[in-house]
Amino acid sequence: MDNKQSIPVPDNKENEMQEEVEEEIKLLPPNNTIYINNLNERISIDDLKQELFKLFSEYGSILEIKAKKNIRMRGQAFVVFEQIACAQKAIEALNRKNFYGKALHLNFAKTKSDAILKREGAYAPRQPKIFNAADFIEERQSNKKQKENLKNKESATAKLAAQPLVQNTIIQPHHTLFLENLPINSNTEVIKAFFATFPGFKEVRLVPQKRVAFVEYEDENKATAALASLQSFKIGDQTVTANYAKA
DNA sequence: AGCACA
Repeated sequence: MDNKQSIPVPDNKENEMQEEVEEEIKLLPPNNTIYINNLNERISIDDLKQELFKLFSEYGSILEIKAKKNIRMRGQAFVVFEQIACAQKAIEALNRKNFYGKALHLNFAKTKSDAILKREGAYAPRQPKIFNAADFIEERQSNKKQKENLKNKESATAKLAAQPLVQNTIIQPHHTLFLENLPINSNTEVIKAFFATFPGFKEVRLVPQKRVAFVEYEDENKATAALASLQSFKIGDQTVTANYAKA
């Protein structure tokens, strides 16, 4: 609900202008590790790592992927390649690619990853971190939140299970999303072009007469991630609503 | 915006 996204309309001049303005990012000297930022922060770290792996492993073998969700490190990730040349290829191919609704910002990392230092026998355990109260508190809070979320989830499913078998109106997560209020003339290609930018996309089934569509993803998690990234979005100037399909 | 490595 806080981030509106829109499907570019072909003959909309404003959109064309914006694309031309995209500035080049200056690359740092080559490194085994790619530093990524501008990542969609609503995606869970696990999903993020998995999808980054799928995407980047096409360009060479990956030693590891690091990502954290604390204030300082969220929205960023490190992909460590076995070979620098592969990191280079990946940057060339993937920079600015749409990923979970946002453009990947890729660069070489500023420093060597520990994994690489270890491989070179040059790894020396860093100075023990100076105690940082802010980090400490933040970590505690995010742990607490995680626990709360888990508890909420559990109690929600418990509630759901406790309900009588009368049809309930709660919409449960589903691997398919349901789109409503589509513009009269919308076509599958336009919808597909947009939803395929979210990992795990499978297909769109449009029901033109009803101006609704079903957007199918590999699994519930992928559908959830896509949905989380776009509470509302537009085709032209029409706001389309999305939710899980009913089971 | 934000370059880490439990």
